[in-house]
Amino acid sequence: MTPSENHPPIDFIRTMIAEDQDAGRSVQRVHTRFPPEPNGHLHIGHAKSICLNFAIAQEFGGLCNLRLDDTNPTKEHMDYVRSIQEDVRWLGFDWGDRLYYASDYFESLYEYALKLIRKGKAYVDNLSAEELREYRGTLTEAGKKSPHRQRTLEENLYLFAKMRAGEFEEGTHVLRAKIDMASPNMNLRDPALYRIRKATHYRTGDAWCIYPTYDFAHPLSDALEGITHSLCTLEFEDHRPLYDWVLDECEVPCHSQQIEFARLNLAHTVMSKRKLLKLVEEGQVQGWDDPRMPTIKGLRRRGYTPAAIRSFCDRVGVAKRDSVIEMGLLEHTIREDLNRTSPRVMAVLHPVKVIIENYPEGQTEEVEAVNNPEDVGQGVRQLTFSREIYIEADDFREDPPKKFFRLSVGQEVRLRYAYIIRCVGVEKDQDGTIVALRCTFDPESKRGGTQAGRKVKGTIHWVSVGHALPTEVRIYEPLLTKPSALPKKSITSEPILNPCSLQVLSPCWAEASLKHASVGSRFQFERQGYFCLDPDSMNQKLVFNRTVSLKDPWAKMEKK
RNA sequence: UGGGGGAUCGUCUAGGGGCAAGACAUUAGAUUUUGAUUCUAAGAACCCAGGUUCGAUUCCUGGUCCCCCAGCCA
Repeated sequence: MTPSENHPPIDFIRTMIAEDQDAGRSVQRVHTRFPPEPNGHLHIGHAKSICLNFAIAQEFGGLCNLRLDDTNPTKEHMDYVRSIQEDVRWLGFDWGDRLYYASDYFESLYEYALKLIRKGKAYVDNLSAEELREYRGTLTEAGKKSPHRQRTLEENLYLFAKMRAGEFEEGTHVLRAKIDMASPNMNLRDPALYRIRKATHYRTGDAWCIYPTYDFAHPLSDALEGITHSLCTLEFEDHRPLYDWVLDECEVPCHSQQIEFARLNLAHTVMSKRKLLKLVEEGQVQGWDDPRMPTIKGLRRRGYTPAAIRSFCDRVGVAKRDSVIEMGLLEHTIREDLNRTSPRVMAVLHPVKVIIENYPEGQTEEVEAVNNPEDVGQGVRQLTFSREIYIEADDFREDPPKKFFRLSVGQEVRLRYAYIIRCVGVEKDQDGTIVALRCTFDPESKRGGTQAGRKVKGTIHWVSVGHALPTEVRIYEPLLTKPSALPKKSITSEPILNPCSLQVLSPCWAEASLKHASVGSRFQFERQGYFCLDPDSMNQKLVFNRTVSLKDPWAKMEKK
């Protein structure tokens, strides 16, 4: 548990609910819901909503439902329903037995529609889509009343029944609310309540050919489930009068309060389903679970933990202002979690061979390494040391710059958990590229030796050439080269895809203890970052995803 | 141009008529067999203009800028 999980920050929504309770305005217990449409995979933006809804319910001693808002048969699929459940559960939330579908309410919704017709509050219109648009008016001009607005109740009932019976073609008829064609709020200019869709619904099959719209189904679904606080994003703000209209006119006993908050935007990535789908379809990424994707599945494969994502969602806060969160915050929360929990191992990503001249050929020895200095309970393990090892190419310089604490000819470094070595020579091939480094070691410098406490400037990681495991390592960079920004802004100035968002390193060499690591397990590769074993791993070859690098002030300094 | 929202450190988020707080990021230092972690410190903000007031970032008035709405998507 991170501190932020113990004390989720107080935001305007929580304040509002608490004040309502104090004022005795809400006698019912708090009941929220997370209502995704099953037309795609969940992403980090959904995580914000999930955390908000479930956490608020929990904090106020209430409940949170999972509801699939499946009112549009042309886009939805059972695969997505499964995926959504899996992701919400993985994030650590439990909806108990309260898994609901808007499609389960189709019959009740139909009854409410009849009620509206009987009250003279809804009518069947057979204007074409194009005519409807013309009649609606513009932002600055009032709309015109449809010539069909004054049909009799009988006529409306008759036509609506025919709509349901499938006697009309798609797009020819629609049930509209009778509100106000001159309203300055476009949503109130007789919005559609039902439309004809001759498509098979993934759950109700062909039982229906008319489907309720969001504006009709959502408030009633909330009411049917006894939702008290219907949290949604800012773009629904001017739907609220319609939300309230539907509940008032349908005379439901439960009238939930709709509260809007700003959706999450993350810099250097995209969040809209449309753009994510485009990345997948164009093959810019491998799929919805590509570790570069901001989807829950992508983050999971990348190595993110549910706790880190929850902590992130707590830290971004909830407000009404459009905002773009920096990646740095997400990276901070995963480092914070993994630092505490993940075992340390050594792996060399850019190998350079080191030959220790005064270490006997054929000899090996075990050295003890701490699994996690942040958690001594994780114990120790043995590493094999030998005459030939790999070290990181970055850890050697022929012309070391100032403040370079690592290896160069004539200089010493400590090998983590092992000896201090001194570089005495460089072996190169005809092209002048380094083939191996010749070193000597100080036999007394190991832990327990007389020189164990001797200080040298740097300590570097290593693996034994004869014992290390061949490994592929995938390094990820942001999908976009620019922070981009608010979602729709980037439609005009198309975001620039980072051509280097994936870098594959192979062969890398990992310590032998990783041999039996299971897919999905996370490690800190000492001095490098946090890595997660990818499902692509084979017996012969491990594949690791870099979740996030360690902070590296030296690399930063070098760039300058 | 109609309506609905919004504007506080680089980025998020608090606050509220009298000291502008926290987190991330940044910078400096200490500790360190990870240039990590940890610790300490520093710099860094109230959209603009008037008004009310002893005092305005907060209240009032008028601007400016940004976001959303003209789907039979959600």
